[in-house]
Amino acid sequence: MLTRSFCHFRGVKRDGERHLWRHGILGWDDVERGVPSGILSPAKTASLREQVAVTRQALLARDAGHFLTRLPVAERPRVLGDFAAETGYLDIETDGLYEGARVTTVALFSQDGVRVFVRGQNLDRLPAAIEGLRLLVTYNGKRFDMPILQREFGQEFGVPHLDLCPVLHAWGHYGGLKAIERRLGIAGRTTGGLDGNDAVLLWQHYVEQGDAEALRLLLRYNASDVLTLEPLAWKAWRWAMDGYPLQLPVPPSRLCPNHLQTPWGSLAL
DNA sequence: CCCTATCTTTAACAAGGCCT
DNA sequence: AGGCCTTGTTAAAGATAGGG
Repeated sequence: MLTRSFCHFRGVKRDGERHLWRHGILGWDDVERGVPSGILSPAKTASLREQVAVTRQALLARDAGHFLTRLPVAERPRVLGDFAAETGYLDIETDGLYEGARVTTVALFSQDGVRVFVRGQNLDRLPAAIEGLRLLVTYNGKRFDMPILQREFGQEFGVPHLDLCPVLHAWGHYGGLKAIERRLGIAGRTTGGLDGNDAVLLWQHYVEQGDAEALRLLLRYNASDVLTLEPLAWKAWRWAMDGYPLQLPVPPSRLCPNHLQTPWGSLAL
C-alpha cells in the first residue's frame, strides 16, 4: 500500500493525496509515467517525481523508518501492509513503575510465533530477536518499553518503531490499551481481569515463593497483550487507507497462535 | 497581473497522557 | 508516582489556485 501513498511527501498531506487519487494518480507508477498538467503546479509535479525516486529506494532497502518519520501520525500504520512478514509486536512487563524499574518479562509476537523472554533465563537473547525484525510495534513503547529496554541492554535498537498510542490518539481513541480493546470490540484476550499491577505482583510471587504457576500466568498475560496489539494495528491500517478508490488487499489472516515459546518449552495459552 | 483564500512548513512553547 | 515524547497551540512565511 505504500506505493499508493503520497502523504509522506513534502508538500502533500492527506487532502493533497486524495486530490491525486481523485484525478487518477493512484500510485507512484502514475507519477513516474507523468502527471497530466492541470492537476498540480509544475513545481509540485517535479518535486513529486524526485521524491518518488527517493522513496522507491527506501522501499527497496526495506527501510520502514523512512516512511514512519515522514507519514502523518495517523497514517503511520500504512507500513504494516508492506512489512507484515518482518514485523514484531512487543510488550514488556516490569517490577513496577518507579524510576529505574527493571524488565521482568518480554513477549515478542512475529511470524515465528510468540516468544517470551524471562529475566534470569533468556532475556539476553532478546536483542538478537529484535534486530532480526524490520518493524517493531508497541503501545506507548516510545515512552515506556523502549527506554527501559535500552537502559537494560545499554544499546539503542536500530529497528524502526511504530507506537500505536499516538496513532490511536490521532484517530480519536484515548485511554489505555485495554479500554480501547473493549471499545473497538477486539477479542482474544485470555487473561481478562489482570492488569499491569498484577504483573508486578505475579513476578514478586514467582521470585519470592518460587511459584512457577505465577510465572506462567504472568507470561500468558504478557502474551495476550502482544496478541491483541496485532488486530488493533490492522484496524488502524484500515482507517489509514480508507478513501483509497480501488479495492484494498485484505490484511493477512491472523496467525492466532495457541501457545507461546518459553525458555523451557511450549506453553498453552 | 493582482488580490485573496487556502494550505503547508517551520518554529517555539505549553501541556497532557499512559506504561507497570 | 515519574518520565518524556507526544500533540496542541500560535505565529509567520511561502506556495498555490482561482477570480477579477
